[in-house]
Amino acid sequence: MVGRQGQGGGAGNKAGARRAGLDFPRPLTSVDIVIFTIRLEALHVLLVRRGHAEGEPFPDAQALPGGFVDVARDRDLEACARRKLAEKTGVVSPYLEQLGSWGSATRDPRGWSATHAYFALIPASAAETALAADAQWFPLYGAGVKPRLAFDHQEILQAAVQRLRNKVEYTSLPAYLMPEEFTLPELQRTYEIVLDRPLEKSAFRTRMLSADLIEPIDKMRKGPNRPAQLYRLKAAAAPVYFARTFNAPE
Amino acid sequence: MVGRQGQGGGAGNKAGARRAGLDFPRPLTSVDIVIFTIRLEALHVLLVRRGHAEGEPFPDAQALPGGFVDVARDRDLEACARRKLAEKTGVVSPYLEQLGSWGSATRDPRGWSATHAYFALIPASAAETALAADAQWFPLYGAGVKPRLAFDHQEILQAAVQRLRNKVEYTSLPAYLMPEEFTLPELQRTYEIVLDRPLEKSAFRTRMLSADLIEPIDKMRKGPNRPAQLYRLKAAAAPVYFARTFNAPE
DNA sequence: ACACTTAGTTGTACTGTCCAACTTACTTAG
DNA sequence: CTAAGTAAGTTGGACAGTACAACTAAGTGT
Repeated sequence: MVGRQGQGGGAGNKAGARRAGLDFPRPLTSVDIVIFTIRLEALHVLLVRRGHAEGEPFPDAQALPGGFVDVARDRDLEACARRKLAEKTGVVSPYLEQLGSWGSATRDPRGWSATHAYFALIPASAAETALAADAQWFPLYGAGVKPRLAFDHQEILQAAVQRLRNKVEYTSLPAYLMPEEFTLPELQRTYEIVLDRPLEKSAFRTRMLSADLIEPIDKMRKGPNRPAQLYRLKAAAAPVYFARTFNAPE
Repeated sequence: MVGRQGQGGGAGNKAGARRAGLDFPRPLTSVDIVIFTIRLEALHVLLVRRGHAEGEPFPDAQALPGGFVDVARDRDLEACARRKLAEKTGVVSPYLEQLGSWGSATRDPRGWSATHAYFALIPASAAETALAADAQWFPLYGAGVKPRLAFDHQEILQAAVQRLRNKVEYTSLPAYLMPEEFTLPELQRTYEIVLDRPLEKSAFRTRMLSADLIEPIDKMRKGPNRPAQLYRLKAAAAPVYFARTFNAPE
């Protein structure tokens, strides 16, 4: 066992003059956020265009919003993520969940780096209001443009989509993509857009209503056809886990 | 927007002489592993006793195995985790999954630090063979000793247990805690130990067998009572997602 | 031979999905 | 003004899988 460093074990460092040997190279540490919303009947991600200053890797490429942790300003990782999210979208309290971390010697040409990835869901209404100048929404599946992403951001994005779709199968996550008031068919369409697959109407209704996470409000939406009951997310709406899945035929 | 750093946007740094300004303080970066096994009919975690060299925080406390990333030896985070796992247990290829990351200005008295936490499952048979001298198994729930843990490791451990128990509800994870050959009742007991709750026998059987992840082998275990069919994990046994849960009465 | 224990099966009740057909209410075309 | 069209929401039957209890089968110890 060679070159033992600090935290791990008991061995300790030789001298001890320099505060228990913290003088070894540290990886770069960043936070990246995968921000989803639904626009134009499709799932979209927010990407930012990278700069092309000298020494900047992946100049002019698209990337997930993010950046290095600022040890002076960020109290913790989540605060860092919220700061970057607010800077790019103006949204302050969306659904925010940690996705995972990616770190290796090669993912950033500037050196060993590790990024902490988060993913956020914001409602369509908030998606356009205070967007940063260098940020832009891109559709996920479908005929949309597929920009090449910087670093390993393609892999991170992939993981985020998979996590989102997995969780949608048995939780109430898509409710965070809805405006404050919505109808059940609208909610169902959101689920269908995220899953990219039609769902069963009656099963969806019974399950949604028995899940006790949305409540009907005393209003109706006067659609072009029949009027529809409006619902709202219940106060303490932690994601709820469902039992089965609901598939539609064909 | 002040003090923009590298990766994020386009602004770039003033001078550019020092390779696009990477000369800002970086957080300490470590990897910690929550290693579970089942011993003596109870879920156990591996903890290591910290040293008491000068400048070492939490001297003599118990902690999760882990330590700083070594940018010279570790190609990526997972390799770092596997290295530390092998150092402490001798096990080389267990079930290993990323759990999440914890980072803040205060979690380590030595400065802003971020840890990447993993969790591993190893079979009982491998739990004792090549244990490091400073490592020890601790039972999780039950009357066992509850050692105070260093850093925020209590929180990380908590998260690992919750993740494990959540996943057990609808996946085949506990199979990784089993020896190569096992009987269905043994597998069920493992599930029950992890969940700390009795399960329904017949529902467990039908679901396990229809899940297509274990296969009967041509042997029987000659228990003290009836002989029981032996099973083995199927080759490419990625965790399988089940539909519902199975509860036993009372 | 007997009680005791555990592996594994069987059968009934119940819950919730899958699926199609239906009713209700509003819009638009003629 | 009426008829056709469309979307919201309900109803009912087929089916699958869990919850639960009672059962059979095969070994052990006294």
